[in-house]
Amino acid sequence: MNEAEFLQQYNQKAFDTPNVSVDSVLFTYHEQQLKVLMVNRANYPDKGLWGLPGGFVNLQKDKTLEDTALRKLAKKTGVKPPYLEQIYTVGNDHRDKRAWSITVCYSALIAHQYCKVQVNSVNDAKWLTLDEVSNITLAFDHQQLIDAAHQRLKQKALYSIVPAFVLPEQFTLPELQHVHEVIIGKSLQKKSFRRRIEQAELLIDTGEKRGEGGRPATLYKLKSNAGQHTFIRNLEN
Amino acid sequence: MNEAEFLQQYNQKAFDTPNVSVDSVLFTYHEQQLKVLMVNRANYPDKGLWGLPGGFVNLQKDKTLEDTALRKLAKKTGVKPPYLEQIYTVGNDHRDKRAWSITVCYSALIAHQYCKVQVNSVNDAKWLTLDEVSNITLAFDHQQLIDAAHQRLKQKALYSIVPAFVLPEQFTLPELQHVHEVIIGKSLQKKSFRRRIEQAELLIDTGEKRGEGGRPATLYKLKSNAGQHTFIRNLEN
DNA sequence: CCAATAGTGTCTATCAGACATTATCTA
DNA sequence: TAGATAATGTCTGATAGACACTATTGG
Repeated sequence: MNEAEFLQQYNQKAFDTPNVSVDSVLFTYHEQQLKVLMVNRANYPDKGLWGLPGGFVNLQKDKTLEDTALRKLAKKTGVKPPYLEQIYTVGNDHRDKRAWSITVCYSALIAHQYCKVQVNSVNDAKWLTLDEVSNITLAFDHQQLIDAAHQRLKQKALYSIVPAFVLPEQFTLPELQHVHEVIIGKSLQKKSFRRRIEQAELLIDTGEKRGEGGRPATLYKLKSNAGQHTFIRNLEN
Repeated sequence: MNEAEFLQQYNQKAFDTPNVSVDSVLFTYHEQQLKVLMVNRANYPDKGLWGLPGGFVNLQKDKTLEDTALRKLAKKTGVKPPYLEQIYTVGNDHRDKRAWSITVCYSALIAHQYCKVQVNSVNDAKWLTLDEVSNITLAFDHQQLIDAAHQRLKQKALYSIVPAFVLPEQFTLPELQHVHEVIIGKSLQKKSFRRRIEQAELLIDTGEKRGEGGRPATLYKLKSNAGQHTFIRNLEN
């Protein structure tokens, strides 16, 4: 038997396979706080509980796992987030009552403005702060997935400017610093924060300014590769 | 319908699901080089090509994805590696000719001594250097998985002593430094390397020494939590 | 003694933390 | 001018890089 013959007689359903879903932790920054998009489950199991936006891989619609993540996010928000990163995959025989189940967990970042309308028009989806999330019971092991995504984002805030993706395209340095502070959970030295970003040349000065009360702050946007940059030395943690 | 009724009538095979496999990049250190355990594929597809040890999740035998990884590794090496870490998950419609396929990729580390016998007794498995691996055609996308695992290990070598798990329980500092150098691909300052390990108090001095030619080196073993420690500042890269 | 390998001393360079100071806006 | 917020100057401290030096073994 050669490979062609083998493939022809191969029956995909010869073995039991786990259920495969993709769940995403979509973060944004609003009202000085980090928030996560949560969805109220319409179906069993865990019907009525809040959980992450996600669902099963659709072999017809999705070419890749990222497609699944983006398709499910687009269904709830109407947009494609500018940052998407795989966190990790959990798979075991007890996380889902129905079957041996796997979920591939992604983390995504988006500016609140860019999907505000769509989320507000759907009453089964809403933004919750991490504190609110940890005070309610979530579906499946979604609390752990959120914690892991938050931990990863925290690390990134210490050695990259990935958190900038929760802001709109143009933002100020004080805004960005505050985002980092909220994610890390402690305040940072203004000078340290600015110095490293300036040295790494990660931002483009748009020339515009934005002021509210005091001296107007310079508006910047990210250089195209800014998300990839990692500092060799972390901020204190 | 309540949840109990829902679960009773739920048919797992109502939807097509992807195939799910787990593949592991098992690294070791031998003859001054980093090596990866490769397996010659006995079956189609890609029969006869070298690939990573791994296979499909078995819903009866495995309670978790890690169980699958360890079961497949034990089958080839007879042992359980002291370090196992998930790298990432690839899933798409073209990586496996048979079907929409997912693989969860793990990286594992083990001392060469601890599984030498078992590997040598199986003629379909052998240790290859990373250079050898990149000069042959591998099954599926296994070359990419190996590259990703190597990249991750490289990062860990810059900010942790995780690479110590490719050495036996007792090892010397010159040995450990060389392992790091091989993984990173460049030489390191002896003083820098030793200073940070001493300050972090990650090792236990066994009191024993081992010599070959010159002054004997002190034998150390890892403190139990040494694998978790991360330095706040990276070695140069 | 020499050769070889292990391990230390010490200077410099870099960069984060701390915090005072200056700059630029509105009312 | 005062108040607010943005941005900079500059000192200190921690730690990695460089490299010369000392220590301990065998022959």
